[in-house]
Amino acid sequence: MPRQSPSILPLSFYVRPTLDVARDLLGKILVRRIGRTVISGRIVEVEAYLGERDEASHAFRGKTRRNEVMFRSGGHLYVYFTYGMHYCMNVVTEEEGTAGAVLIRAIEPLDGVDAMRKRRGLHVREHDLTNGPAKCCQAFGIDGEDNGRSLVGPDIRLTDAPVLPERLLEQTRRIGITRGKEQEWRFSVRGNPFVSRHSLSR
DNA sequence: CAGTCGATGTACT
DNA sequence: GTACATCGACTGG
Repeated sequence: MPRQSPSILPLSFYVRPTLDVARDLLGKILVRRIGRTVISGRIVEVEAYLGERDEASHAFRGKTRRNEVMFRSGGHLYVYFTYGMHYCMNVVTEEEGTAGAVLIRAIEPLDGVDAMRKRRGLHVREHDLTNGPAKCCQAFGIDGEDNGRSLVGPDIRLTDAPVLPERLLEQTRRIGITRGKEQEWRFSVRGNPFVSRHSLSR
């Protein structure tokens, strides 16, 4: 039985500075509906990617066919394909015309764990279901079809949750990139077992 | 535990 | 051509 449905995050949540949205996304609930199946989880790790002034951002060199969604108004989903086999999902931020997105890097599973395991692999341990950006997409059934999708629609949405206590907010450098490694634009829930490891932060 | 490496398709130069 | 916002399998300690 799915848990009660709290309020959907309004568009005004997304149409703000990317770093603010990134930090505030921690703890929020991602809800995915595929037919009758509901998959949900708590966001525990994200990274902010800005526009022109962020050399690690897809939008660094301006608008292209791939990154077009990053320039839309906040509240859309930006999904891209990488390494020949993986998808990653981002929450688009800022107002129309200003690029910005927040990469969803790790999620703590809530509802639909069986559905996640069916997609990820039946023998995958629970803490390996969603501890990475491509794993999150696979578990939640997100792919290129979902690029540009509204986050206030029926298929995928974010719902509100209490603000994370300050002492649980961890801010480190982004991982898995070659440029723009200086800025501490990765946010995660301190000590949460579902956060992707990797972190040699600093 | 940490480090290395191949897989595999596409966007962009 | 090259790089890639990754993952999983493998190695060695």
